[in-house]
Amino acid sequence: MVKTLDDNAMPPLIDHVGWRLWRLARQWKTEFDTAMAARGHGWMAEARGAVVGHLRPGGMSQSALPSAMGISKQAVQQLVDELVAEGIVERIPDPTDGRGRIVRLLPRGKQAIADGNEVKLEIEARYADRIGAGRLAALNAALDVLAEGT
Amino acid sequence: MVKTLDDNAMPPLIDHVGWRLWRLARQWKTEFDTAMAARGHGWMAEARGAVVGHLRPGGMSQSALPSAMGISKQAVQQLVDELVAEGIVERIPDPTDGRGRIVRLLPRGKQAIADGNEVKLEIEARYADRIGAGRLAALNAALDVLAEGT
DNA sequence: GGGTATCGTCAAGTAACTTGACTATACTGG
DNA sequence: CCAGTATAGTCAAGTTACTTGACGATACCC
Repeated sequence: MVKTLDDNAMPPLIDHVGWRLWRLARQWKTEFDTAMAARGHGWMAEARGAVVGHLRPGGMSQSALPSAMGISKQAVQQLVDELVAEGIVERIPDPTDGRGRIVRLLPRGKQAIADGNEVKLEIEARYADRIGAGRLAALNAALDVLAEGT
Repeated sequence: MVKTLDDNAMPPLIDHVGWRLWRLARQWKTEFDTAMAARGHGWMAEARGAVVGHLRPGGMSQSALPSAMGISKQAVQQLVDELVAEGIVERIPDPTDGRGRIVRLLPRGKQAIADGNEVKLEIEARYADRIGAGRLAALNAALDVLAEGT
C-alpha cells in the first residue's frame, strides 16, 4: 500500500470558492493600501483605517461604531484614541446625550476618505477593463446574492 | 453652506467590489469554521488551522511553509509547536537534509483535512443551489481572472 | 425617584504575529 | 578539502489588534 503516493495525489486544499474569495479580497486590499500609501495615507492600512472607513463624513456617535465594525467598544476606543492623537479625527460631546461622544473627521481624515473613494473607483475600473463591465456587474450581483443567505 | 448635510449625502463607503469580496470571504470562513467545530475540529478556526490547511497529507518540510503561507518562519515554528503539543502533527528529521524537519500529519490532522474537504464541498453545493451551477462557475472564473493580474 | 440599561473609559490579558540573534548543517568556489 | 556563505530550525523579546472585566456617569422606564 503506497500510502504516501496516494496522499500526495490528493487535490490541493486550495481549489475552492472560499480560497478564491480570500485571495482576491487580500489582493484588493493590497492594491488599495498601496495606492493610499502613495497618497500619504499609509496609516489607512492599519486597524485604525477601518474606523475612518466606517465613519460618516458628518461625524458619528462612538457607540455606533462597535456594532458596525463587529469589534468591541473597547477596541473602538483604542483605535479612536490613536486617530485623535494623529489629528485625523476629534471627539466632541454629543449635544443630545450627556454620556455620548461624537467622532468627527478632521481635514486630514476627510481627505483620506475622498482619496479612498477615488482609489476604489480606479480599482473597479481596472477590474472592468480586465473582465468587462457586464461580467463585473454579474460578479457583484453574485456576491450580493450569496451574502444575503446567512 | 450646509456642509453637514452634503457630507451625510455622500454614498456609503461600503458599496464596492472590495467590500463585497471581504464580506463573502468572512461569511464563508464563518460557515466553514462552524461546520468544522461541529465535527470536533474547533481549533481549525485559529491560526494553527491554516498550517494544516497548507500541509500535504504526506508531510512537508517546515521550511516550505513560511513562503506558502506568507508569514515568517518563526511564526510557523510557533504554530507547529502548538499543533505538536495537541497531537495533530509530528516533527520528524528530514532524511535528505540534516538541518531540516518534516511536518507530518497524525491521524487527528488527517481526519481534519478529510472533514475539511467535505465541508468545502457542502458549502459549494449550497452556493450552487442559490445562484445556479453556471453562475457559480462564472463567479469562480471571474475571481481567477482578476487574481491573475496582480 | 429608584432600578436598570447604556456610554465612555481604564486596566489587564491574549492571539498572532514580528524582528533579532544564534547554532547546526549544507552548499560552493578556489 | 576547506574557508565562506547560505539555509533550517530554534529561542527570546517586542508589537499589533484585539479581548474580557470593572467602573463611574448619564439616560430611560415605570
